[in-house]
Amino acid sequence: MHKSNESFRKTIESLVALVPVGSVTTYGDLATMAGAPFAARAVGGLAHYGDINLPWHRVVNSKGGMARGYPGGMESHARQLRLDGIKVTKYKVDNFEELRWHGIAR
DNA sequence: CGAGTGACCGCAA
DNA sequence: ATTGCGGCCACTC
Repeated sequence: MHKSNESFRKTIESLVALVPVGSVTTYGDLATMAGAPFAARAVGGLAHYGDINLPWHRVVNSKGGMARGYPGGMESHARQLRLDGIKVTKYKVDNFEELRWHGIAR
């Protein structure tokens, strides 16, 4: 059988790469999708140490807010989201629940 | 291998 | 709204 040989890292990075433009996801959701509902922090770790080429700006916290240690600060994070066509007010994604990505085939 | 780090999460005061 | 604390996880050094 196929065991989930793919490391969390790869799984998470794959998911992040799939988040559609205009949508967002959260660290917790990614962790859950990857099968580790309590690994939100680990996802944050990957955001920091992982592949910088991935669209990490589409990953926000559980409240739809900007990430704390985003390079350049929350302003930078918000700017990136706006470039995706996402509206951000007070460092929070507008219509967060609407734009929230539910993964592939939910 | 052990300790430290972190872009989290939820709850309590 | 803000601050503090514990918890859980993977990664780096």
